[in-house]
Amino acid sequence: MISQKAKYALRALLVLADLKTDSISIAEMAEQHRMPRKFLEQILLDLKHAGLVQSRRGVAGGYSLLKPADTITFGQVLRLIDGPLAPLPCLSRVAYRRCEDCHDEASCRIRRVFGHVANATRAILDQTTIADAQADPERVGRILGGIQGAA
Amino acid sequence: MISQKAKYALRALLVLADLKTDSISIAEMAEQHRMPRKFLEQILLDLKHAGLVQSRRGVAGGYSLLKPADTITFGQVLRLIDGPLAPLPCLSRVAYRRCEDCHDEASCRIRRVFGHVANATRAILDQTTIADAQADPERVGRILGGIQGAA
DNA sequence: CCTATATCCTATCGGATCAGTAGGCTTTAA
DNA sequence: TTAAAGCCTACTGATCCGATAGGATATAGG
Repeated sequence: MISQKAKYALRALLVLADLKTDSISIAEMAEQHRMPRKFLEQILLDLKHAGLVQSRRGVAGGYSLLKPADTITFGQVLRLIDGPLAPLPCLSRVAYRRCEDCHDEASCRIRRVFGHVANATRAILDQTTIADAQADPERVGRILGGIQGAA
Repeated sequence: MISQKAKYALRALLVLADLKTDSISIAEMAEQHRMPRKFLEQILLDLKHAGLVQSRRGVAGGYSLLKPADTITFGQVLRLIDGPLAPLPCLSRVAYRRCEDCHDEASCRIRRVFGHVANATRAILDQTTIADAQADPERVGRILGGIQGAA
């Protein structure tokens, strides 16, 4: 399960991508899209620190996307908010950690199975962008048809 | 990330599947495979209640598989120990729960993306059995080639 | 320059989950 | 009868989750 925080982050990015005006305040976004105001504030700050969005302070302040929506992947956002995607620490590329009870990683039969899971989810999440999700329903499906991916 | 408990459960099932004798005691399994004895005890009990393994009490007691190894899937074990596989509650088949902040599920753009992730991981985990993992390294790969699966 | 309004940032908190431990109860074989 | 095994429930310390609180800082308009 992905965290509530990650869900809010993705929703917030979609809101920013959909935006017709050039920015939106936290309060507006929180109210219009039913997210807890202060929690959303934290999340947007994280996204800002990661360089995905930008902000303006003061009276007419607010947030907008910094990176183009088609360069922000779901994988990137999830790693940022929830940490590694990998189902086992020993399968994470960004945050590799040895399973301390496993003598021989190469021959670990559990690792082998989950390696395939990790590849499949990465194939989807690292190639699907905010712009893809934003686009018409069919598009995500077509993208996934391209990669050797989901059923 | 799957829990430590689920990892132990899978390892325990592999141990039972590999078994040459007809049963093994918790203490033996714990020691030989470096798992915390009492924790393992709980886990085997869960597996027993789920009908995957059987036990004999008393002096020469111990555990053995009840179901054939090729009928126990990774998905089954993970759901048993860790709960739903789905990345969102609204995508779980066994434990569906509406995302309470989502007005229209059918048009939810986040749900759509994670639906593909859910399908991909289910395709792998619900078809890979303990026997598959137990078998030679290549076999899991071949199975996965069959389903429209992992990269 | 002052003030209203926005973001920035750190701390805190209650509840849940995780990874075990503890310990008594029951069954079984010798 | 007793030692050795599994059965079962309760507890515990640590960490994480989903927020909330509140002050600091920046900005635009009057």
